[in-house]
Amino acid sequence: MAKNIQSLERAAAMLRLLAGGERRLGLSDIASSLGLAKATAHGILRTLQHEGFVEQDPGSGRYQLGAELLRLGTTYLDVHELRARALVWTDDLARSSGEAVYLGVLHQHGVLIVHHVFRPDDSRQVLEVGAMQPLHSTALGKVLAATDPVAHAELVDAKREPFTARTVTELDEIERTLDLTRAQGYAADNEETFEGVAAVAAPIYDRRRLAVGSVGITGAVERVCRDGELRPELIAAVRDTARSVSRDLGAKPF
Amino acid sequence: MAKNIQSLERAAAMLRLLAGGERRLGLSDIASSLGLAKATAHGILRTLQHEGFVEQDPGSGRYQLGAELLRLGTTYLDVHELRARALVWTDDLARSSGEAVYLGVLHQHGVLIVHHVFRPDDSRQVLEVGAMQPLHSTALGKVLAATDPVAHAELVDAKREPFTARTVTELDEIERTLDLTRAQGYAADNEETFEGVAAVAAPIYDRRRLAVGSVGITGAVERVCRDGELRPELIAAVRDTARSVSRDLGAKPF
DNA sequence: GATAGCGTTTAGCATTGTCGAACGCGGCAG
DNA sequence: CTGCCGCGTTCGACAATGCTAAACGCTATC
Repeated sequence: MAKNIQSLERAAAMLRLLAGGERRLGLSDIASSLGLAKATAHGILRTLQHEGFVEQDPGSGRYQLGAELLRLGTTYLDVHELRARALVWTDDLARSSGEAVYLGVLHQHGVLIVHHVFRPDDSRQVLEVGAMQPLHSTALGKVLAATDPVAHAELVDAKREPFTARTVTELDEIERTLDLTRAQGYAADNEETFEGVAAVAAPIYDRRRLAVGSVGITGAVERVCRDGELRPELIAAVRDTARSVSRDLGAKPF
Repeated sequence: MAKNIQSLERAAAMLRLLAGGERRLGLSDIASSLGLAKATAHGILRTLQHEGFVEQDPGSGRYQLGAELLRLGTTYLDVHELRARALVWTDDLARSSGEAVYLGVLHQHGVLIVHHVFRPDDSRQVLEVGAMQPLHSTALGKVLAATDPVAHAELVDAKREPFTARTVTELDEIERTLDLTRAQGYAADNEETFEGVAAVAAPIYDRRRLAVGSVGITGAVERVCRDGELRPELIAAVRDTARSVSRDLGAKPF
């Protein structure tokens, strides 16, 4: 195990702490939360502030995340190859399915949304790019857990929180669902994450035939399902989109 | 001048370098660009990778920005008070004006877009949240430079690039425009940044009556202007929105 | 107007990150 | 096939670097 730079690890921990706590945090809170001396925490925060990664409220002296993170995070999206290739196809999927489209990749213990196309009606919707979804209850997450060994390991290790009465948290049952996902090439989320919301997703492969992400649609169960089952034409549309993106990434269809 | 943590400054410089270069960068490029020994650069990159701030392409070994930046950058938006307060009003402004709405704050040498409402038609538009705009040529930037002393200083120091034939780069003339902006309470961008694109913006104040950002609309000059001048009803709508948001932030109307 | 808590600064020690050199590996040319 | 060059990575020793603990000024509170 190679040793990592201590001050950087501490700085990263601070940023994650600031991201977690809803409100701004004071220096003493930060220092005690991480078990550091106040002066140590102060030195790191001062540098982070100078670089734009954290900001300090002039009135209260409290700290919060800084604007430079937004700029760099957006740049990450600009360079993201999977997202760039998926842009065209996801628009078409949203139009043909009439539902919101999500594109996600594995990040830490969940799915990071890297692209989101609004449902094509005039309702007010909030952009969820940059948000995280759990692996065990969402369609995007199940697809990744079924096709990416790293994602699967994360799912096994993670604590699987029940969000609704339908959420499956037992490992045995999840494994059976993942087997099914591998067999049929897509996964579903039937009110397992939000009441009244269902989703379908399919895996995206790169040229080495490794899963690099998943696409899917999410919508009200009344529209997405019929007789308690997902509408077959929506499943087909999602799988077609996933195949098209995979082909764009260089994956050969066997 | 207090001293900052060296390794953190170097790590931040690396992230900015990776954000600037369009493509992935190799270790040797990074080390020589920053004037560091390869081993030093490697130690920092290894830690940044472990924390999710950079990723390494398994094939080429090159480095690029990591997903954690997107997650943290989005969290920054979630906590952003100005943005939260502006959400409702900007939707209304987009609807009443029929144009795209932008909300920006000062960041480093330019305006960072923290919110963007699409023009309410079905045309394909790309979200510009997280992007930067220059201070000297845009409506959002001029408003900030006219109302925020820090932004003004940044404008004076910055190199003012000419984007179109109409871009004003001479300091004297810009200062006169800023005086006018302060006097009338809004600023315009008449094809000074993009050919055929015009914009109006107005300042947003907080409870201490300090400028904290600017809102504005941007659109094709044929729609936004009439007889070479901005349509008065659009100027009024933008100023109303800025006042509403300021009031939400606690600014008293004198 | 004393107190308690905050963020900040200071000084000295030793831990920590840095550096130059060497390593293993892959691609490329001879 | 073999030698070479470039890459990313590891190693070990030095001292510069960032850490710790204690003291400082400040504001808000009772």
